[in-house]
Amino acid sequence: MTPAPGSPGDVLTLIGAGSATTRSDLARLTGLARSTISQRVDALIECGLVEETENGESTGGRPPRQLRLHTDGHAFAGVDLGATHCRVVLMDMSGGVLAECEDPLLVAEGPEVVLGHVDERLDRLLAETGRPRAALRAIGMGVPGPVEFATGRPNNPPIMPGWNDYPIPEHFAGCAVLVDNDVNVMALGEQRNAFPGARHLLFVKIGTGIGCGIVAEGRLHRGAQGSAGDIGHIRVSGHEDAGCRCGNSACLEAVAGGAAVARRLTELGTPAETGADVVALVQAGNTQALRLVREAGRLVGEVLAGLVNFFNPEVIVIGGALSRVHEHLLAGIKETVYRRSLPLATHHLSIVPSRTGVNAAALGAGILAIEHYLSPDNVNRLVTA
Amino acid sequence: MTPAPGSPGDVLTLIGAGSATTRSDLARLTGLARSTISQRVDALIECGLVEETENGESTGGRPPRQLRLHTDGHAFAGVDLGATHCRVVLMDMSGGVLAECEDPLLVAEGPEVVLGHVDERLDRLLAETGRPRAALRAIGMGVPGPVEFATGRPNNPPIMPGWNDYPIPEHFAGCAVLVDNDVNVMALGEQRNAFPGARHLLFVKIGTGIGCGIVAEGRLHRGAQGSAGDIGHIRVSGHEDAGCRCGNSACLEAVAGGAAVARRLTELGTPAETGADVVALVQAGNTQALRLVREAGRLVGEVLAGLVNFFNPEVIVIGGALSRVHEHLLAGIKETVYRRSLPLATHHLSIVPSRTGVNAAALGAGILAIEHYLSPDNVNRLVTA
DNA sequence: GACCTTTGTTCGCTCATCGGCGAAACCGGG
DNA sequence: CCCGGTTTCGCCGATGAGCGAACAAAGGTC
Repeated sequence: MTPAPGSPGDVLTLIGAGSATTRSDLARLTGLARSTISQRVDALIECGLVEETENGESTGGRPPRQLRLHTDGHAFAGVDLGATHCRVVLMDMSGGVLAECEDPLLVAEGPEVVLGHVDERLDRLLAETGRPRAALRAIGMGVPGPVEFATGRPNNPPIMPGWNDYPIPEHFAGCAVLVDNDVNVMALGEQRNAFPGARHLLFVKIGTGIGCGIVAEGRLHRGAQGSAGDIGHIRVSGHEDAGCRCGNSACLEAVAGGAAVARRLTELGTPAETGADVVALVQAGNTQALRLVREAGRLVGEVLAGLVNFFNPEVIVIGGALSRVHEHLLAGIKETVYRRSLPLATHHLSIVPSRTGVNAAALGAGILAIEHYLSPDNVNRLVTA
Repeated sequence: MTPAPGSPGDVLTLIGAGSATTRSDLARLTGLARSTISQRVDALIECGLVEETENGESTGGRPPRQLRLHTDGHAFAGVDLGATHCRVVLMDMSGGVLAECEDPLLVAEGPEVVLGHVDERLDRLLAETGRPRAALRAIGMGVPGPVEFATGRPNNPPIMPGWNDYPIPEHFAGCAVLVDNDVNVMALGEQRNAFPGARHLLFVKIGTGIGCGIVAEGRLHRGAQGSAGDIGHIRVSGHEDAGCRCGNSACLEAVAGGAAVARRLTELGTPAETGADVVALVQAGNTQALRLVREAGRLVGEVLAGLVNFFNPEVIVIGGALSRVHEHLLAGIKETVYRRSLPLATHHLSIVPSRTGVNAAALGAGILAIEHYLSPDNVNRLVTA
């Protein structure tokens, strides 16, 4: 069942979201009596979730005591596992970054090695910030492949050999662990940080591959098998010759992904191997690279145009390695989307570059963890315990 | 705020969904005391929402009194407005059809004429079934164009001249009116009637135009501007010569819609004007028509393949005029989807013809009305009043 | 300094909910 | 046919959560 209205969890949600900073605000918003609110707040302070700061501004009467999340004593981790790197961010309850680190690490080394590394890094970051391991409440993790979110088990991930069906949460005993696809957590992070008002948002990651995180009604849409957002293998017209690693041809990823652009550039006489090489060439002013990036944008835009008609988002965020040269990429994308999508859907549509940058996935994963811990259900459990 | 757990609304939801048929069931499911449940049930009986039938089967002790929705005394209407027809269905609270009617009616005649017609038909159906007008609790309506759902106003509908921004609900005073796109209500009806277990479902309507209703997490996804699901103008590869009424070319609708197939058939020497003509030709065994329908299926399948990767539904339902020859249409669709979509997404995917047929939109609209009336919030309001 | 405004707490009161008890209803065994 | 076992359901006293009034605290205003 849904939690009761005005429960401690709801009260905390209002404080955490910044909708209410005083007891009076809470009474007004929830409709509960001031005395009841005081009880709730006392309970939340009791168990360390809320703290009182000094008096706020008077509006003519007694100045209200300000309330906010009690960030000390709780820590959350966001983990970004990429094909070749591991980024760990330690966050407080309000989403602020306490410490972070990144290391090269091959996800292909398998779960024991990689999760051991994460564990060690977590300990180090906790020590750096002077917190005991017990302060760590929840871990969010983004991984480069499909995951069954409910159980935290990767589902036949193509670039994570040895991880299939591995129960990641069991590796971190005594701590809630939420595992999701990396693009999903990036979408979540971007929506919560940069576009809290947007209920429907797409996050498109253009790196070696191309993926999409979907926020619908303010929540992540994962689909029936958790594979939603896999747009890298949607067909684009006029490129039947481009073979893809998935076995089909004319996949978006095979013509507009970082690796594909690099390969074409090589064919044209400018050696490049990865998306990063392409970015470097564009930044150095190579016009051929620039032209190809813009063309890649058009191809991505062709697919997005269809998805805009289908999904009708308010915001599309473009991220990933290639987005470092987003002026040119975005130009191609916008050109095609605004030409090929319906006016009603594009009229209020924003297409923007990612604002969270390299930390996007780790931050989003941390937010996943924090929101889980601060969900009304969980808070009610904590308070009554 | 969310309604309290175990509120009258929740209790009614459990009874309505068939999850609980006795007081004991309710106590077990809600966790409330048996005495509390009795109070709730009494209140619901008091205001005519629930009725007690005679004793059920004993399981060794006293046989429980069965509970079910009290369908008498409440009526709901589902209205399906098409470009050239108007279908009205009168339903009881459990979704059963009490009476129905259909008339040819041009939506282009404008809101006053059309809604006046609807009003008159409603009165007639109510009289037929011996119910007073006051028994009508809510009206659901599906219209052939985009609608702002919250206000029930059409939003620049291309084939509904005179309806732009017209406040449809105001025409039916004293009765809740919910207006949505016709494809959305068809999707809802199909999901609730035929696939209650499917949380993510697409309903694709292939008629003159092509549209798609989206059910995500069991609820309709309407998108930011209420234009989600407009897949008729997604580009398909290799048909740059096909101009579309929207001004672009190579739109799905312009190559695979009923009108487009008919036009091609005409070009090939077999005169046809509408999708219905095409259906008739296929049913008569015309192999050219059959081939074109199958080809249309492939084109729809190409678009759906991308949407399957993006959205990852459990079920895709194919409806609309052309689906009367669904064997051939589905063959083309499945062929392409299973070839072009990712295995993870297609493994548990069903692609099936519509089961509700010609009544789909009206039934779905009625369900929209019933679910609104039986929503926990509304029921709590009714009970306390 | 008197008075007003706003905030926060204390303290009875009320009412919803709980849980136990007994009645009702049905089954099966002696 | 009677009687204990079992399950359902209404009644009723006990309980506790939430409410609102009254009061205390803290600041502004004239």
